[in-house]
Amino acid sequence: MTKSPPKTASTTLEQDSSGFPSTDEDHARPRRNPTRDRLLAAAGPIFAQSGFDHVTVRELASQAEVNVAAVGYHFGDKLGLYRAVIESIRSRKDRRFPTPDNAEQDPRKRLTQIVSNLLSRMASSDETGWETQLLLREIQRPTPVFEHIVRVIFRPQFEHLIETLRELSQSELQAHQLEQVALSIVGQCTYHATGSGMISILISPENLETKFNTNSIVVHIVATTLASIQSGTIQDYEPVITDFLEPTTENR
Amino acid sequence: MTKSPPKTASTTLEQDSSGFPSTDEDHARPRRNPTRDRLLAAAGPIFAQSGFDHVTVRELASQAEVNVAAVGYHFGDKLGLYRAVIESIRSRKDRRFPTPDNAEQDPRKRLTQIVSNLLSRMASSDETGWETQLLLREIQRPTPVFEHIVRVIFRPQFEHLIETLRELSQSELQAHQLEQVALSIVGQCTYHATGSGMISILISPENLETKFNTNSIVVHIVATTLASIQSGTIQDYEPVITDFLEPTTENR
DNA sequence: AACCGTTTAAAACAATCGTTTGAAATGCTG
DNA sequence: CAGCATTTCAAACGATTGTTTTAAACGGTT
Repeated sequence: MTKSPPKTASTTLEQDSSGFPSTDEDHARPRRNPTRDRLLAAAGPIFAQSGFDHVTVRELASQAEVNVAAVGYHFGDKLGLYRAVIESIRSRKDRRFPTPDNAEQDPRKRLTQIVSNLLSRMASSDETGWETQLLLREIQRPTPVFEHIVRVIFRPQFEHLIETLRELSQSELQAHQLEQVALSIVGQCTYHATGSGMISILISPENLETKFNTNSIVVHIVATTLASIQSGTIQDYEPVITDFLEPTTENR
Repeated sequence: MTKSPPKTASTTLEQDSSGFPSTDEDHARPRRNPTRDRLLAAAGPIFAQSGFDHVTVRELASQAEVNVAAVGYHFGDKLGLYRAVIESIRSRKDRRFPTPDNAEQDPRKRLTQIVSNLLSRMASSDETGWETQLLLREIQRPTPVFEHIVRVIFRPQFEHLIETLRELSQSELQAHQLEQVALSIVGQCTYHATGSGMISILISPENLETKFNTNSIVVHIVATTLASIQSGTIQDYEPVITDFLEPTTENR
């Protein structure tokens, strides 16, 4: 009863009106030093690298150079800080890409840009790198905010990708086929990000450097995608493969 | 000094000559009840479901109905038990598929079987289901046995997949292109297994049931793969996409 | 039965986790 | 400066972790 933190936890994820320098006062000094902001800024990359469970509040506080009790005071608990990080990601994304339609272009080029953005943001650990890695961790091991993330962050990008594929296919593919192609693209990008440790072992070092850099992978994914949505290809192969799966006469 | 467990931990993963009912004395009673075997049998699915870190030795002991000290006595420590589980997976796999060549078939059908096996084993939680899920967890969050697993378990299957793709491409694709196609297949299968939570949210329930079951996904992956390794397709698209990538400033 | 190495069992160990406490420091209003 | 709410801090709390301890129970041999 004696303490009165500015924001209690356990409230559902709601629009955080305050808490960020909302684009005005952009001359934000690196010296301004509120404990809450330093904690929030330090928590993102740490959560992204180790995942929610493996991050300790002492590590967060130590990295932000604040006291361990600060997380409880400003965010309620560890999950509250995590929610604030997610909210900061969404807020920043909405500000950078207010509407996902950078339309009026060659759809093939737009697809290439989508894949390139996805892969390059997954690869490195620059400003936006940890954000994508944090979202990837949510897919691998969902936390209580998973569903919110999917609906607010993933779904718009997913539908943007499907719209691009729809233009490319010239309405020859059904809706579920477009979804399957989109999931194939996302799946390949995700795998190259999460499975990089295995790829490094399976692929020879010389090929790894020259043929499996980000650009080469982008080219391969886009090329195979364009080939697969060529008019008639999927429709031609589907019955044959279905026959392989459902042995009509042979195999018992 | 007072205790002398049969096998100490911290030794590198080596061939485990004993510890398994090596196919002789196959009449193994379900009643025979050595603590070590019960612990080993119970640990596999538990590790697969929760991952190494999130599993507690008390949970393992409780599920196997043995004392918590048994894991330390029989396996040295928690990681030793995990190593034993991995070794049991490899041993069982080698016995079931002594050599991965069930050759002399239509390579397209063999590819379909590979993808179908991969996906169906990732999906359900039957006998072999937890094994694949455990291996998937190693990719997502490697443990100290990760490299051993890749070399002993993943690499043979990966090369078998590449060999099948080589026959399909009729030597028109270079080695690194075959590797890229193989990784695309594995990536899509992996994504459909790990990302099922997100897919359930993104895809409408009716399509999820009819168009995104295991067989439909197998058909889609194989169809797009066959389309992409069609003669000339990748080679035709590559220069175009490369041109999309290079002239753009690519965000600063 | 007596011996002895092997295995099991309950309890305790030290370390670390997220969270809380209560007082000290700080900032602001009057 | 006084007064008061806000914020920070070191310390400790209770719970849980992997591992170890110590003694009792077991199993076979002499």
